Amino acid sequence: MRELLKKTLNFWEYLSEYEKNQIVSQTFKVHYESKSIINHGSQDCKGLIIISKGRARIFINAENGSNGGEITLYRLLEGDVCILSAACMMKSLDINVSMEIEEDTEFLIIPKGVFLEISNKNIVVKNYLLEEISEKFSSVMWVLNQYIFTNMAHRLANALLEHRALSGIDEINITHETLAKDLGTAREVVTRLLKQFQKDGLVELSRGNIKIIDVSRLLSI
Amino acid sequence: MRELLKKTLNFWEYLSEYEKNQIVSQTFKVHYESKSIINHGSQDCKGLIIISKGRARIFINAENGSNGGEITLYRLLEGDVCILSAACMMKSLDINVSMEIEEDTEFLIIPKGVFLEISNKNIVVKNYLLEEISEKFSSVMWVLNQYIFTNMAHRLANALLEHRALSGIDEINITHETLAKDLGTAREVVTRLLKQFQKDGLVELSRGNIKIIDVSRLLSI
DNA sequence: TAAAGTCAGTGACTTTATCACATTTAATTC
DNA sequence: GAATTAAATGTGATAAAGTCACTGACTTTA
Repeated sequence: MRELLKKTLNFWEYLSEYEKNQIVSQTFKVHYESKSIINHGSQDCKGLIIISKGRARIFINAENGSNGGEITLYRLLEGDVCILSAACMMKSLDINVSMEIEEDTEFLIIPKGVFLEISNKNIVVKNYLLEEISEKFSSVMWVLNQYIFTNMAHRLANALLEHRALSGIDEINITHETLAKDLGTAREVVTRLLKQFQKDGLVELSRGNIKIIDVSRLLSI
Repeated sequence: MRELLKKTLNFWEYLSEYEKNQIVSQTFKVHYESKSIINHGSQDCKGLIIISKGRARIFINAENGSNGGEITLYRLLEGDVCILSAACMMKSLDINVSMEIEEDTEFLIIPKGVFLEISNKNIVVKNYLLEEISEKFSSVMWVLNQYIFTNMAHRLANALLEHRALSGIDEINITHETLAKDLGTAREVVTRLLKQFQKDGLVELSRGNIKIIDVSRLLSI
């Protein structure tokens, strides 16, 4: 656990022995199964969450909850920190920021009290928070920018190429539904666009799977 | 100037005499006329900008610049701080964050060097930055949320009511073009919706002016 | 192997965006 | 003050995207 914290928290070296011990002794593990949904509102700022294993998707969705329109803001991988929970932003605003666990995932949670005490004394920790928030802010700005100024076909093509880059192979295992939620659109829209891509020879489709055929033409959409 | 800084910067009391003097002696004023556009990229992080008088609109626009599609993120009023310039975020990302001066405006600029030095030593200042960024982050999340999950009529009605609340009177002096830029849509869309609102007896329209007639029905759209 | 669940495909329709103009109203210049 | 210019608004046609209501096809589980 100590090793994990040391590896993950880039301010670790700047903590006093006392602070390190405080964190190590108070931090606890929580395990979540794939497909769990954690609503940020309900979770209510338990502390600083570190993803020690697995993958999570941070998204927002329509409050009325009717159909389930949603859009992915960013993903957290191993070693990432859930900054929204730490900063406790959006407290007054009624925006539903939620987290979906995409693989079996383990959190390390540094309790609110412990973390607050340290971060209020140690400027390096505060600085870390600032950097993390700025990074997520940038991500969200990017999503907003893309959503408003770019057409769906282009965004879908980009999403496919991103997934390709991530896995390193041309076969992407993903459903239309998931892509739709990432892009903030409806599944039908994704289906239709993918059909068109297939007709144009850019991809090949099968259930739960998309095979990238023509990267350069996807890039130029 | 000292008084202004004291009033605006809520961490002022926590600064040492030396730090206060540093700021007072180095801070300079800049004046901008209404309708000036300041591109954040070009301005390149001169320092912490404080609006000492006037009003500015922070927005993003399509990079290709073709027609001029844009959306307002938030506005800065007297006493507000331009945090994007301070944090120098979006540096790597090619998002055009720009500022439009809406009334004759005066900036106080604390030079980058001075501010950085103080903020790196003083945790209260760092904390201030964190709070400011979180607040703007919330605003942008709200814009994203509204843009994705809410229909235009509803958003337009909200925008009208906001302007009403701001000025305190039922007559709003604003063009369809400005509303369109705020909402991230096209002017024609605003025109058509407003026409419908007028037909339904919610507003009365004249050139550059919208008169709110039925607040409760606007609220319920 | 039957039932239930997940994933994908499709038509009809609505809303919003885009393009290309025409018209009206205010401001400026002569 | 009339003429010119500029800004603001209006409108139709078309395209893109979102919504609704299904159908069918493949997979898993009982």
